[in-house]
Amino acid sequence: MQKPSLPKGTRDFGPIQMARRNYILDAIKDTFQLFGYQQIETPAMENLSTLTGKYGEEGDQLLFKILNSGDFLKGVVPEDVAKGSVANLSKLAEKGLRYDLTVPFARFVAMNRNELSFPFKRYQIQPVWRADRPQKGRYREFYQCDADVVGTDSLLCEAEIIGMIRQVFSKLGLINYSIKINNRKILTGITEAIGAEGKEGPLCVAIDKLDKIGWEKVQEELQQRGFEKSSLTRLAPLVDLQEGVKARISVLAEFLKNSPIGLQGLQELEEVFLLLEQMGSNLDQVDFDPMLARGLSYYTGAIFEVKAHEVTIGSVCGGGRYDNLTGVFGLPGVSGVGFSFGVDRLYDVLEELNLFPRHRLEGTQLLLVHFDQAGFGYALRCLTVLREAGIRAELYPEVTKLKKQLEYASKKELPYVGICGDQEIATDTLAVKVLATGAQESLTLNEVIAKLQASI
RNA sequence: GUGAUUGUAGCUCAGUUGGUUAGAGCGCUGGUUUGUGGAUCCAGAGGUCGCCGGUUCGAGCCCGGUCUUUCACCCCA
Repeated sequence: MQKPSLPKGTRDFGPIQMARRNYILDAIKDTFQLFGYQQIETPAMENLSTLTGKYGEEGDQLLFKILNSGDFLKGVVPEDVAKGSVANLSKLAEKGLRYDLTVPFARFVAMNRNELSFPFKRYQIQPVWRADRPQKGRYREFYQCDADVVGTDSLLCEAEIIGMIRQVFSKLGLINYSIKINNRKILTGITEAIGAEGKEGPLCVAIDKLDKIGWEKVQEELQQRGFEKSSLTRLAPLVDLQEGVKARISVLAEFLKNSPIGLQGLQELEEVFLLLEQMGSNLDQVDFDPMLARGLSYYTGAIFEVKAHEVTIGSVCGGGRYDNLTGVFGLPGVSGVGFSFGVDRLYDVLEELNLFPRHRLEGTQLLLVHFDQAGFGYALRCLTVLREAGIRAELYPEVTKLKKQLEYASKKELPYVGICGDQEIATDTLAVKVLATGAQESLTLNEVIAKLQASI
């Protein structure tokens, strides 16, 4: 006998977990649809050429590759072996599992450019796979819920993304979180203003640790990463920014006054806030963080990230605008902006904060129980009638002690049990018992149906 | 990818300097109750101590490897 096990970083989802996952997914789906997004799906596997080179060097290493079928060593000659596995990859594997939903979407748009009408708003909820080292909140297989718009530069999309995030979180009862927003152009502007052009990456990695290790240590780290002393001095005004979007914008306006690109980014950001204001949005959880950096490999405009407070888990949502993602697939000049919820992390957050409602929405409403063959036969007839009336009913499938049948109902937390004994057969009724209270009454089938339909 | 960490019954965990037959609580099964679940009480089942190898008269405990879990870095949902 072999011991059953799962691949590293993967999980099963049992009935309770699925109910909860669907609760999250429904909130997200409803919101996407409300904002006019249409659903698509793409294959789990893509050609490796579609995936490689899109996520930076690190990303390429995290791709799961699929060994060619048949004789996968066919094209490899002995001399190739010495060159190592990376050099031979193209001969061994031509497909890979998708790493995110954005790149497959870009491929989809490029391939279907003539059928789609732009701007095209799509959402997509599917698993993705990354050969990362698993941790809490980090899995090798996990679901992303993406919504993207391609084919328009309008900043309304950015504003609506914030609207959707707020709506989903509010549906899930999650209050204590912050939506951080920034613009890639502002980051570029900042590096220009401090004389460290092109070093956005290391700058943000170090600054991000400000809360943890303090300004002194961050300066040390920045120096190690090759920043000049003069750059650090010029950076100082951004370290201790006061709260409030408007205040921060005016500080940045001064800071970036000699950087046209930085000012453009700032202006885009202001417009997003202006649109939100016109939509009458509440901006309580929205924060402008000029040091927020994500996915530097392809974002070119707005950048978003959402973190839940009181929980030590990475971001639950992220996204941004990319000017030319479909360019590599031969469709230049199409701008896109999108974002993604991480259901698996949202699940962990809701669980840790105890925010899942106690619901058993899709469960059986009534279990028919019996004492003997005669009761079983009577229950069969009742079962059909109840189901035809739309009552979610089941029949205990074995003739056994009543105790066992009631325990079954109790464990499944079913609300009602219908007892089918000789008395019930004689009077053409069911003894309907409410499991929670133990109360019991004799009802005809029609009365049962009316009662259960009313209780929905 | 780098450095740590975890693994004993279905679950949560004890297990002394290496020493006879590896324990508890919860859960599970049966009974107490032949037309009534949850509570009480009684009884029972269930473990190749993650796996492989080594040291030893003797390994759950020590050593090496491997898988898994979790954490920091990196990156990210």
